[in-house]
Amino acid sequence: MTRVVPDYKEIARSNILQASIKVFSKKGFHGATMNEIAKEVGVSKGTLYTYFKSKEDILNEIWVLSSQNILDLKNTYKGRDFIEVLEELYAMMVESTGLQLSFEVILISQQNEKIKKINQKSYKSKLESLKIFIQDQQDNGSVRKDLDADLLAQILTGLYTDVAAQLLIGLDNEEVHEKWIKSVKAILKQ
Amino acid sequence: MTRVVPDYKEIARSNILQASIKVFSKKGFHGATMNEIAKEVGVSKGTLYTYFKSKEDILNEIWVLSSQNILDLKNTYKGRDFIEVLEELYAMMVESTGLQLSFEVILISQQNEKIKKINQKSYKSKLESLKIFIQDQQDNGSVRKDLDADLLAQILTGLYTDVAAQLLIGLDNEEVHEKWIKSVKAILKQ
Amino acid sequence: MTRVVPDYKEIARSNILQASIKVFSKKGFHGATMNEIAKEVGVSKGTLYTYFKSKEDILNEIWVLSSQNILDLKNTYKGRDFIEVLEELYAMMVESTGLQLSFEVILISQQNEKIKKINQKSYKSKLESLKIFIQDQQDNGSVRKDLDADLLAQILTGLYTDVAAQLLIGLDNEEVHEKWIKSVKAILKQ
Amino acid sequence: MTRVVPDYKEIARSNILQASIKVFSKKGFHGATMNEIAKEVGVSKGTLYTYFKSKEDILNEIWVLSSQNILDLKNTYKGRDFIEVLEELYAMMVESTGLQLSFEVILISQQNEKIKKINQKSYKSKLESLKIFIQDQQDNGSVRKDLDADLLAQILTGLYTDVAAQLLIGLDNEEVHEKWIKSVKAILKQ
DNA sequence: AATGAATGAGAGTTCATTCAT
DNA sequence: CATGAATGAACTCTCATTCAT
Repeated sequence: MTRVVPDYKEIARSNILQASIKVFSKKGFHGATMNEIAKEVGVSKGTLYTYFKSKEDILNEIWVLSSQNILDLKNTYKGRDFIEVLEELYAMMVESTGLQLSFEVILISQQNEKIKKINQKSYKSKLESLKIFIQDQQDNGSVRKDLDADLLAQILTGLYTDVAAQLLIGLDNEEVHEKWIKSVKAILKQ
Repeated sequence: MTRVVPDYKEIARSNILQASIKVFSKKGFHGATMNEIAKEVGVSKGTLYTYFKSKEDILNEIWVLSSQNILDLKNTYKGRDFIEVLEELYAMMVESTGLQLSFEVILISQQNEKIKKINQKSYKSKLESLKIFIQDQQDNGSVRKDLDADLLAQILTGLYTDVAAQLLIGLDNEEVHEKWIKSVKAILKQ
Repeated sequence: MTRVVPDYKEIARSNILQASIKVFSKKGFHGATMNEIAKEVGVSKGTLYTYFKSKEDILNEIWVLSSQNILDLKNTYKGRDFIEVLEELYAMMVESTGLQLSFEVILISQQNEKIKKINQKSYKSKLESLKIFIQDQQDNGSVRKDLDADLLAQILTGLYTDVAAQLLIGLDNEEVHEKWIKSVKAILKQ
Repeated sequence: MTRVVPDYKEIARSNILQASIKVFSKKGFHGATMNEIAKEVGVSKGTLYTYFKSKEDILNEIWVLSSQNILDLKNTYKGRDFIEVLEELYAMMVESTGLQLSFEVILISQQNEKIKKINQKSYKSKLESLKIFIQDQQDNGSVRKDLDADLLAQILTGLYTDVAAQLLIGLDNEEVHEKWIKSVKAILKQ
């Protein structure tokens, strides 16, 4: 890490966060060690504590940032085909190295009030974003108007959560996807 | 542990498993210690290792047994109102002290092939059981026949998984239930 | 440590306490490490935590025990020559490996309420014990009755504390003793 | 630190020492961190090492300086009432934020030869200063001439040391002072 | 078979000190 | 000369597992 760069500190923090995401994703939060993270960053263990006050602090920060990056579906996917967008979201989830972490954080929220609040806020934000997108699609005529946008968002979210669970327990990717797309279409068709 | 009882070995194993379920449910697998389990059984730490070769081994066994106890919905709830049965399953999940554990085990399955296999098998069994129950209900005329039982089972399972997630992150019980029942009815009504 | 001995656990605790006193006395509380203590006992680090929940817990126990061993001067030294007894107490202090520890504990009491309470209680007990002994000596005619026993005890205690300080900063033993005895005699003679 | 001032090097050193005294007094030597000292000086941690080669070096210097500032009681308090002066010294000690540090340094002297020498020198200087003051008071007739100035100084020093100890272990300020003044008067009256 | 004391590897964390900038 | 990011050794403490009894 050269210190010539302006905003060096922000970059260093970011490097640590990136490395931590990587290690957390591979080993889980509890399985990961500060040693591994340090090694991943290419830095000594002590340095981590220059930027974060604890392992949990790193996780908190990761989660805060991730909660701020919730997609504004309506604007991001404006005018796109609905199913196509859902497929894209599906792909993003599958590729996400953080699938495991996102489940672990649900557990951690039992003992970490900050994480809990973030999880709640994120869950609601995602739901809301999806709902607004659906309403937009309904206005465009891409989605039937007799379906309640709220409930549709909720049901689709359920499918996403369950897909994540299925993938994590190692069910066959293709099968999972196939059943998911069938379910989605069944819900929308009716 | 008295040795008068025949098969006391099996009983001892069973006692340990029951106690472990209790402790795992309360503290999670990682949060639980062998000390706590031993205390819960009323036995020494060393004894646990007479019956199980490791903490993970205990979890494996618990999970094997739980996978063998998947409800045969069709026969258990024969002739009952469909929504009523779904409500009952919902209640069982909410009351389940093992909500946390069931999520934790998904994570553990990443590094434990045995658990992974069990999870896969259980997931499929539950889905199948639900599907068969739905088909039965369709034969009874309680559920519309134009809905695909397979997909319906998949969608409902998704809702259950997501409800579990919502409860774990601490969303309001009543709200979660209300949105769930609305979603279920919306799916079935169509 | 053989486990055949009855009261084995008490002996083990005692061994750890003895070793800790030794190490604390040599290195001070902060300077001492659990590693050293373990090595001194001839046991692994983890074992220390079987018997005490923390390093501070060990110190607390040492201090509790030491506070319970305050000499009942009146009965212990009944009928003995006053100066001779004071000399003996002086000798005990000098030989005490805990001289350094007793000073360190004064500092630790700033952040350890339990130690603070013990220190206060011990200080008062010692003073009281000395006072009662003095009164006894006055009844025997070994000490002038016109001296207030309370104040005499206080003054002598001050001399002891200061002697400890002088010895700790490395002043010459003989000189310190000589000045101390002169002071004591001056106080009593008058 | 501006370099315009001539001798700014000496000023810088002095600033660091002042800040260190403040921090050491509040947290003790071991409790204080270089970070805190640096912050107190308003300078970076690294700068401390430009002026002092270690944390201990700072303490050494502080102690050297303090040993050079021992009150010349005879001239400072010339002609004042003896008890009044003793009271003033008492007040200075009580108000001294360095009460804790002065005890801690006694312990540090066990492993720091330089500090040890300073402590010895300081102890003797204070004693000598007190003795000379007493002799002066005896010449003025304020203190009885049949009391040996040397021993009186020693006894009074003992009382001061013990008062410090009593205050550090948290005994009640008023009580400590009351018993101290009674002891002093008892010694002088005779 | 049952015990629980002992183990020991390894965890997160702290901080005086160093040194590239 | 000043900086403060980086270091790394050392710390206390945890706990699944072992094994002498």
